[in-house]
Amino acid sequence: MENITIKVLASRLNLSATTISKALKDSYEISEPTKQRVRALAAELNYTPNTYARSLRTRKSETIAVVLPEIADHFFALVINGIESVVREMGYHVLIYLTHEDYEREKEILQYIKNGRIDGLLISITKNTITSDHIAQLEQENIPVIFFDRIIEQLQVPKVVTNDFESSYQATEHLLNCGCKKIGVCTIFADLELSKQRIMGYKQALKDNHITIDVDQVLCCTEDDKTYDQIYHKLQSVNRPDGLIAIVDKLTLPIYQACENSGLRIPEDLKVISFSNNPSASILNPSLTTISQPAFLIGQAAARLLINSLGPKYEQVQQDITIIPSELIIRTSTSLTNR
Amino acid sequence: MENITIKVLASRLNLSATTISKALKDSYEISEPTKQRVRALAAELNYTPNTYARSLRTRKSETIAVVLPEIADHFFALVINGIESVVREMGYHVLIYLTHEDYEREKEILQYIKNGRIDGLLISITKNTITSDHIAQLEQENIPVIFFDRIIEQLQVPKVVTNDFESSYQATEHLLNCGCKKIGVCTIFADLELSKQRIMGYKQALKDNHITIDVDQVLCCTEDDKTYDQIYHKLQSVNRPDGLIAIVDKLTLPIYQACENSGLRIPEDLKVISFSNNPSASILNPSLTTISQPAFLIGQAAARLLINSLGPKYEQVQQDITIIPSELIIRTSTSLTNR
DNA sequence: ATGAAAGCGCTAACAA
DNA sequence: TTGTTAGCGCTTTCAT
Repeated sequence: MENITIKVLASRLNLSATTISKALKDSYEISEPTKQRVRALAAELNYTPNTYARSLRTRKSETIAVVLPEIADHFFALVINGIESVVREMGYHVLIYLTHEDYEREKEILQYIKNGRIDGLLISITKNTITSDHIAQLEQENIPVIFFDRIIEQLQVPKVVTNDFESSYQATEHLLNCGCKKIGVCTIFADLELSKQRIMGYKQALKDNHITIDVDQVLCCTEDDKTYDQIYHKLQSVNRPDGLIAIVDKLTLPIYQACENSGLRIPEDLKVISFSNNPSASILNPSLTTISQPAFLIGQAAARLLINSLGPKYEQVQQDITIIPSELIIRTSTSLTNR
Repeated sequence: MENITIKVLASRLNLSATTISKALKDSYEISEPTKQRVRALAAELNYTPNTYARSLRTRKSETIAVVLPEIADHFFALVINGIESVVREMGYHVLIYLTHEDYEREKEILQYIKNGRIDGLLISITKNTITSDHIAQLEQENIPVIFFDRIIEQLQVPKVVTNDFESSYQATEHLLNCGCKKIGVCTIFADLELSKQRIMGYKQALKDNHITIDVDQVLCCTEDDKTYDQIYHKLQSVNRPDGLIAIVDKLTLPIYQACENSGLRIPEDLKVISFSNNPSASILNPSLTTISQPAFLIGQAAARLLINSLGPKYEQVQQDITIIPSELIIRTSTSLTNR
């Protein structure tokens, strides 16, 4: 089957390729009748321009990349929905790359992404990302980069996050209001900025309420396959908390299971709050108090920032960090109980 | 900053562009010393080939598209993981397009995807997709298409699905074994093949067990915003089921909520099974018996089929449909109760 | 209002 | 083993 190119249209209409090209872009240089003939034939033959030829010429691909750790995570899935909602209107295409928390893989991806394949990048780093050279390199190639959720603080790149510090602070105060005396916090990301912020918010809330911070109550489960054991062990110990904040949704499952298996009742023996966007939070046993992150909005904001920076160059004066607040949704897992 | 192209390398090394090109592909035509010089300089200057120039020339983009209804759905997210696991090794890139169950949008996407941007397509259709012309058109452009999960039966295109009929049959028998006398089934997809298959499996199981099929027990919630009400109403009615199979995970939430709000106890008053890949099934109240679909494997199988069909042409003799079985995971929502 | 010519960066056929 | 030439399909001067 013959490939329909601009040349084909041109020869069929006895026009030049140039004229076709201009007509299809509705250029003012072309007469209305000509435009109509061109459009008619293009439609008839179902012409679509060859992306690569165009991109080669214009140095624009109308494609962005989203690099993130995981997609089977409601938070990230919603972020992608947000990104897609913006990007689709602008006619951009989205390449997705998953790092699976593998830092080397992240570097690899950025390496073979920087060849002109994309116009811009949205990225949420792995929990192991320790340098930023691979990202800075993209900027050098004039590929704009926007961080979302998992950022590198030091890098001079626009970032979109939620109010990690404040929402954690708020969660801690909520637990205090529920009568918790010994509040713990649990994370699986030792080094991510968001984790640090959330732990800082927790500590600050304790401090402001004149409660001594017990480092023993900050549980850091860095190895996936030991997460459950660590939590179980912690909940069995003498120094077990009576309130627990999970920094990330992935901890919900092991926490609930550990309680189940050790006979601890939620919320009677342990009150739980988790950062989570999982819709099933409301039908867990018991229903889970969550800090619901504005995932969709984060995606939208990041995508908008990126697309703006793709337009007329050098308007990079946008504020460096965009903060969209999370929402505390109170459910049964932090219900008041008479003890 | 100067753009590093093959020409730059060529002039720096006093070689021709052709030689560089061949050297970088490790062609047998080029001498080892030359190759080394080329590689060294390429590495030093951090050369990466321009994708678009290459694609324009070779008519290969090393990119596939995945078109699906939704990403914030654990099943689809896992499918994407499966796809990515295969595609990454082969050095392919993945464009993601979400239809949000919008048939028109699906057509649009396929329209502007068929311009050479992609080498192949993996698709799971919307619940409203009624024709297949837009898909057949891609095939005409020599873009291979593979269906996964949500297929169009009639189309002569490779498909990857789970054993919808059998797993539903099995679920129904499980409910019968649990003592259910009046089993219902609930779907939100009237027309999807998978929905039909699952309902047929359910009916066949009843038939084989000499139970009269009551069409009233097939609940079809086609309008999103009425789903909850329909379910609630059904569970309130005189003819309410004592066992219920949810064709899709999205129904879990409204079913649980309807039971909660109407005072029906699971599993005492109603036993529930849902097609679901949601990890939180085990910590729901009560934990949910699920039919767990092999989402990751489906993604892998589909991706492999696609990539194979991208290689040497015309080996299209692969079997038309690949069926990967689901697994019934029995939990508390179908526990035996003494009534 | 239309067209000729050049070239984006690469690769493939063909020479040398 | 290396180089010359041409051209993928498009857009962009710059003429006409």
